[in-house]
Amino acid sequence: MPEEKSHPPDPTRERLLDEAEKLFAEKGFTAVSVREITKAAGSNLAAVNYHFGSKKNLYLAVFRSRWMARAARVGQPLRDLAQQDKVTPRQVVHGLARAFLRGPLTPEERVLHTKLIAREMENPTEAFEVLAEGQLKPAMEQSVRLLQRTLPYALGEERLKLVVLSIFAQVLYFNFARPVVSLVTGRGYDPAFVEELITHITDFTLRGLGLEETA
Amino acid sequence: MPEEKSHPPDPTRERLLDEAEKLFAEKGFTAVSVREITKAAGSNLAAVNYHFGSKKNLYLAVFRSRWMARAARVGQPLRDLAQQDKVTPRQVVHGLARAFLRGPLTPEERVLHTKLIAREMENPTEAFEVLAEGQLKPAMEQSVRLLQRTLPYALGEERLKLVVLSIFAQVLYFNFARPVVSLVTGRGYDPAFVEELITHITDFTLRGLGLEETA
DNA sequence: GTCTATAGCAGGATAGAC
DNA sequence: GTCTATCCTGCTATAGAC
Repeated sequence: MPEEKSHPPDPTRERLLDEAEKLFAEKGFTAVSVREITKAAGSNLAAVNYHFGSKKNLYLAVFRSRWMARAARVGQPLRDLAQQDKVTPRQVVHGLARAFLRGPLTPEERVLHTKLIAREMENPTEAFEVLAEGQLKPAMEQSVRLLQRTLPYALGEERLKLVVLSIFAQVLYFNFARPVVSLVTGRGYDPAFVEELITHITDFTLRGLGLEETA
Repeated sequence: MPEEKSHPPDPTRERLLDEAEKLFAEKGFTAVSVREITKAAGSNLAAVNYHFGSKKNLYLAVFRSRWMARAARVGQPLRDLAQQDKVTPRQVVHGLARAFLRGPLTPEERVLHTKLIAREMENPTEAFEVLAEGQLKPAMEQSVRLLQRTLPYALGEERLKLVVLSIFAQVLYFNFARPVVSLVTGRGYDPAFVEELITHITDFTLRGLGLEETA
């Protein structure tokens, strides 16, 4: 392996990361072979071991350099919101829903991103720590603090955490369980439907917080 | 393979199904080997191919004979509720949350059951059809009808479906993303915490339906 | 850095004795 | 129905030429 950290942009290395991320997201770690990855990246079979040392290391590198960067983009709208003075709970919840369902990512990126998280949440590997410390915990804390600040009444830390988890649950589900959602609703994930989903999650959650009246 | 359907209870066959289900749930289809399964079942390597024809068929058999039976048990409380005359929305939502988080299954069964669904929702295989037609769609329809009937105001079919999906999303998430939930809340899944989760989902959802006041 | 070739092993599946 | 032995394919990883 050439270097341990802060790699100069080697095009082969980058393509490997790109293709590996897609494939790992789609099929999971074990279901993807190094042959498949190198073929997709148009590089040689030996390239993975040369650049990353092992298949497992490549997987971790995907999280460290690709996934984390994307997570930062997803979190940006929320950080912007945190900077503002007057923020309503609706803005927070809507911002969260929108960031994950329509936000800064392309549709393909979003599916990929969510599947990678979902897999790690279900069966944590070493990548889970990267994900948890680098993104999950900060995002959770920021969301809780932001909500706490904007709510017109006090709500315990514990309760707020559960609320934020319920928001994440929905956002994640509506992203990764698309086959089910489409089957049940008969709708595809076109822009109009996604907008309806964001509205639904926002309204549902706000009322869940006791903040808006019956539909 | 001996027969196509309605097998007499062959103990080896049963043990294979049991162990296969555990392993598939824990690691996913590709990550489990036939050798691993037969070893866990205390049977011979050739047993899987003899009894099921292939690894893939064994996976499908797990869904058809094990998973479906369990799903029926999970759905029982809801069906009982549907039989009653006077049902409140709280009963419905609480029933749903409880059925999945504390219900008829043992804790081990519940985790196993949820992981199998989650994997199929994320990456549908042939088993998805079994799951969707046999359980998911009926459960969804029943939930929607039951809620529709008990709600003190009319809510469109479309909106109700989204609400039920939001309930499923939470129930599923709090089951399969245990590592995350525990990390964030600092709580393990002891009976007290599970009870809190059920209460949270119920209250959150009822307010999401605009039915109860601020906490 | 990239390639070919291959080591070395684990995988699913099957044949055939019992 | 169960077992052993084995086939063959595909896997990760590495050695070594270029």
